[in-house]
Amino acid sequence: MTTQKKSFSISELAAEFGVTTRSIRFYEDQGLMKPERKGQTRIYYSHDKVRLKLILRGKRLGFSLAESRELFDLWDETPSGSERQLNKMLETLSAKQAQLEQQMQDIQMAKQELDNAEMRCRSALKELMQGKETGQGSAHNTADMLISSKEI
Amino acid sequence: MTTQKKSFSISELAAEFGVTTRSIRFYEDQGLMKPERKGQTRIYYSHDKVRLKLILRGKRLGFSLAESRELFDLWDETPSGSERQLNKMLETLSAKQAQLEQQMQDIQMAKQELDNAEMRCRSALKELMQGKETGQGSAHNTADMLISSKEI
DNA sequence: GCACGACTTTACGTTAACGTAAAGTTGGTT
DNA sequence: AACCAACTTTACGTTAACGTAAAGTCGTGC
Repeated sequence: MTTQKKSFSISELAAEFGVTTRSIRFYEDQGLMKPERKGQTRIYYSHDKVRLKLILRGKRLGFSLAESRELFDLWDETPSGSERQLNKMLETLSAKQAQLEQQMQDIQMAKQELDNAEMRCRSALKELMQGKETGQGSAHNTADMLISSKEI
Repeated sequence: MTTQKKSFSISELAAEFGVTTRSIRFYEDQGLMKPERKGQTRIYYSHDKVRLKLILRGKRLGFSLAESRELFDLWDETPSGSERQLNKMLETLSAKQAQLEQQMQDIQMAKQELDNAEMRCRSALKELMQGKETGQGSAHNTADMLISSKEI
């Protein structure tokens, strides 16, 4: 038999994936999972593990739970992958790619600004040292430090 | 006179910086600004503009309001930039740089995963087309699509 | 027949950065 | 006096993804 029907408790799942049972129940609450029940106890199988893995991956990719649920719903709607579904999926992936690109650019700009601030900071330190030698007090303030004079 | 003492209302400031008056009052509430008062009306000068500009820049850099406030407090503590202050500032900037580096890496990985998902998606589409020709139904599901088989 | 641990539901609390509504206070104009 | 726009304070609402009790239910072991 290649078919292993081993089942898992919610705690086992939580431990394996490094999340809390609260999170798993929350995902279910948001319609992302629908485990079997034995009485009132949740019982999970390997396909539930896949689901959870997908949810967590989605989070790493910057998908909200709602977005992930949309994708799941799209897929569950009809059991086999149709052309329309695949195209919608590609569309979603592409949109997310663009979003990540934007984030990258934002971060690049932020890094640039940080570099500038650091340079101004270092030059202020240098000037401070020279001021010590010559006994001249400098009049720096936050504005001088983080905003180049021509900006304002 | 190079000294322009022009003052501004909260609305003028809001319009100039593209934020709401609510935000400006909120920043004050959080201890990031301390404008003069004429009666109960707030009155802003150019140094307040600098402050607001710094706050907004901080946000772009990924600083929380609390973090920005810490920097301001550090600076206001004593009026002129001391060596200790400059070093603390450099330290903070460096930490933020590292944080941005980490974010970049996370995004890079996410982009990689998106690329993988897209590839699997395209190959599924291709297979779907071939299936149409040969009349063979394929048995794809979300798992096949977003998780490569060896991963689980 | 009871303690125990694992599971359950219900429901309020948390964080950040404001949005938004309500209601009151000015200053200036007609 | 009346009115209006712009300002003010107070305070509750919003979002996402859970955290954190509190209190109840279940099967098992002794």
